[in-house]
Amino acid sequence: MPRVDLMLAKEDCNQCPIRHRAVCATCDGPELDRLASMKSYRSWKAGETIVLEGDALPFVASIVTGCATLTRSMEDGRMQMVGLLLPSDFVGRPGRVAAPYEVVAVTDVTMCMFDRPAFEKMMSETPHVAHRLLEMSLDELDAARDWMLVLGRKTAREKVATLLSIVLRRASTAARPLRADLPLTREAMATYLGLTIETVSRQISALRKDGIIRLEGTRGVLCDDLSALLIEAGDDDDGDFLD
Amino acid sequence: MPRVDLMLAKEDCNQCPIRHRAVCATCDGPELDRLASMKSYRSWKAGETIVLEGDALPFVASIVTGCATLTRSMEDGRMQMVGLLLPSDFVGRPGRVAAPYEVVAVTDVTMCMFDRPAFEKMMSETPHVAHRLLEMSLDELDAARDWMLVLGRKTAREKVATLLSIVLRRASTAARPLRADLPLTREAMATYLGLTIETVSRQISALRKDGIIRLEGTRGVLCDDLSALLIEAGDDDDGDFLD
DNA sequence: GGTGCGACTTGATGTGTATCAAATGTCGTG
DNA sequence: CACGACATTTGATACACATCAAGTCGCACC
Repeated sequence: MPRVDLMLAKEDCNQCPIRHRAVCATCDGPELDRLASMKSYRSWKAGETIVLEGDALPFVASIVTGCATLTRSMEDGRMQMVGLLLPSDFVGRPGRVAAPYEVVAVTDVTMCMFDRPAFEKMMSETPHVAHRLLEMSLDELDAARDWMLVLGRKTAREKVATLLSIVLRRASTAARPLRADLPLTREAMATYLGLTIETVSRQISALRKDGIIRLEGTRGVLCDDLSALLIEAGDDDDGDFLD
Repeated sequence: MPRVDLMLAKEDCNQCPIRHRAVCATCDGPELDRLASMKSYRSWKAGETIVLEGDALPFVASIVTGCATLTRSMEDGRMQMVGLLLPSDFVGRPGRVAAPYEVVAVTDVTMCMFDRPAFEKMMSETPHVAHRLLEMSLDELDAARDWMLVLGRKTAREKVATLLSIVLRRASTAARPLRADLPLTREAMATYLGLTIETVSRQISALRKDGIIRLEGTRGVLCDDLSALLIEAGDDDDGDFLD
């Protein structure tokens, strides 16, 4: 679900008020100037609820810093995480008000908020912004569909390995072994993977015992051989980059 | 996943070459005329594969008639349906070539195909088309996220009841009892729900024995009390419409 | 009306994950 | 450093769904 390309795009674009290169990669400035007045920033602490499920979503916003989750839940308390919001991701939508999911800050989060009607007007007048938003939501759609395969068909071990491989890939530098700090608690991981906390914990322990990963404290993960992890994840190991 | 609002929008729009009101609801014609030459129609028989997973997707198209499925699969043969294409839905995307899923015709299918570069040019020049496509993909995204809750957290009985309620709602007229013909085989249902054929069959039988639904042959489903079915599905029964 | 084949149903059994219940680890705070 | 609260791990058991294996039904075709 989290995607490397968007993570890499979080630097500011100084040429337009949206301030995210992911959105305004082709922006040439003046046409958007009038938007500056409608933009405002707002922050939440880690753990705070940003939007309740079913509440109005009276804004359009993009994440500037931090990480938030989208979660849908059933009346009896069962919950399923349905998305991760990372810097440069958008939340809220033109023309719709009720949120079909709860938005919660995982880390401290800052968002850039736009007035809805003004945002819609801008979209209709600046095609490249609408076009970029379309691309971004199609990426999200593909990611959601990938995740449906994980939820519907993978075993617990494969699910956990998949999540770890995503985190490790995103955090990857040239350095070996790969190392990452899990941004999610075991509970959040379970909510994401359609499992229970206990099963997530057991599978992480099993992967450690089998020498696929190593742990550093409770959050740090190390991996010497990503392709071995990818095999556990049930993915092709003809990955995007060579070791 | 299938959505009523799009199903209702399959009539032709005679004012523009896209020919689907879902896409061109606000279209006023002349600006799009030049597109007529790039448009062509193509048909597939029920059961035929339209696009192989990983193959190039050298077109942008919208469904005119029929029903197709999007399926992702793993090397060992496990499969997960990740989307349904119904009339007025779009497939293919600007800027991307490889399909991350297999597209298969469930019934006979006719699509309206567009040349990719020309389609992209039109999008950048006619904001309302891009805007409508954005809305459609955000709807798809919400539907995909709903389905993640089904796949990750619902029991087999709830999954089957959810699918049946969707089909019955879509087919619903004023008439009672509600009646629908399942467009999918048990195998396709299993692929959609993240279950096996046998489990789907057992749950349908159980719902019948419990008086929630009745069957007509192997494909017809009747339901006297939709709210009872919705309870089995684990959904709120404060539905969108009153009985 | 019989025949054959695929779709579907039903049964018996096994396994993976949830559930319930401690024990252990970790980190902030006094 | 000790304490408490909470996150995590580990263990024992239960149960839902998968798997394997026969049936049965429905329908096209001869």
